Amino acid sequence: MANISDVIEAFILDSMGEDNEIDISRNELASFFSCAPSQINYVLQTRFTLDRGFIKESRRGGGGFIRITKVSLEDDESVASAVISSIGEEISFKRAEQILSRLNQEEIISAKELGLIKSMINDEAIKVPFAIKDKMRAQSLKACVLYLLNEKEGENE
Amino acid sequence: MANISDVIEAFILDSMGEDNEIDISRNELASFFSCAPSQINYVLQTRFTLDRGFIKESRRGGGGFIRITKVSLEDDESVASAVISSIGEEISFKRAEQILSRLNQEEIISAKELGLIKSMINDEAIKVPFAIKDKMRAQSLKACVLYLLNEKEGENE
DNA sequence: AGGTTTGACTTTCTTTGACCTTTATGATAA
DNA sequence: TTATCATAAAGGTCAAAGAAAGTCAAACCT
Repeated sequence: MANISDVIEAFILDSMGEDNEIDISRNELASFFSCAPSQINYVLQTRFTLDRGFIKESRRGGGGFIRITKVSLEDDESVASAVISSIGEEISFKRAEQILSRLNQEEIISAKELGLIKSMINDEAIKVPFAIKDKMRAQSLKACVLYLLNEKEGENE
Repeated sequence: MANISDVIEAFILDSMGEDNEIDISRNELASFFSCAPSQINYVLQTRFTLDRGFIKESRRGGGGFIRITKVSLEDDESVASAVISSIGEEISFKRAEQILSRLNQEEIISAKELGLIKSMINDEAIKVPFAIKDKMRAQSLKACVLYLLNEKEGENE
């Protein structure tokens, strides 16, 4: 592990500790590690991604900062039935997540199935050019929702 | 047995010692043995195979490495890795089915999960050009197998 | 023929630096 | 006193250069 990026990642994670949030100063960090400031951006872009459950905010100018927050996915309230059509031709991982967690609330899918499906439709699992990623995701999401709803139907027999 | 490949193999095995894992640097090793870097790949491909119980990971770029792990088949973690690497970069639906039903037999996944996964990785659900279909499938399959085996581990709580 | 060895070329990941945009603040003008 | 403007102090972007590892096929040995 001779690369700086990994070290910086570890440092940030460590500094975060129990709180799921930390404010860093890009320039300070960069000079601490004797690297280019943009190196910090690189670390953030490659390691502290949404996929990995991190959200970033920042402000420029005097007193600027970069805030990294680790988020545990929260579920959302919404409608019940027309899932398939609400998925549409393409869907972002985020929206998919909301729909799925709703299905979980409605007890159409279990927590484990929720996790399983998410593991299969997140950005990392769908390795196609960015342009068609959301289309692909819609495709498999619809397929599995169809399957699950079918299953559920035949359940009480 | 004066061939370099065997010498390199022995060297790696020896370096691994008690820990079942070692990180090597391809270029370093190559220059140590005064051979072409790709010679190392050759050794890895012919000697450190899954069949012989080895799993390989690697990273390119600065600080890159090749990690070789010797797996014991009792260990659940290793089952995961073994399955993952046996899936490889691409996989047909048929082979995927075989792997999945094996996992079902071993009671690592339930019948319902089996169905769910199949619904997501069959040819109809993966609507991409034929050329990359098997790659896509490999990706989601690996993602979900990892998830499931991870789940399984924390099961007895 | 079969396994080995080599090297040219490719892909992926990291590092660096030059240039850009946004924000805060303090000086200046109305 | 308030509006405005210049400047400094952040952070952002992007592309080129660098550092590994991967691939593949030709040549080389038994």
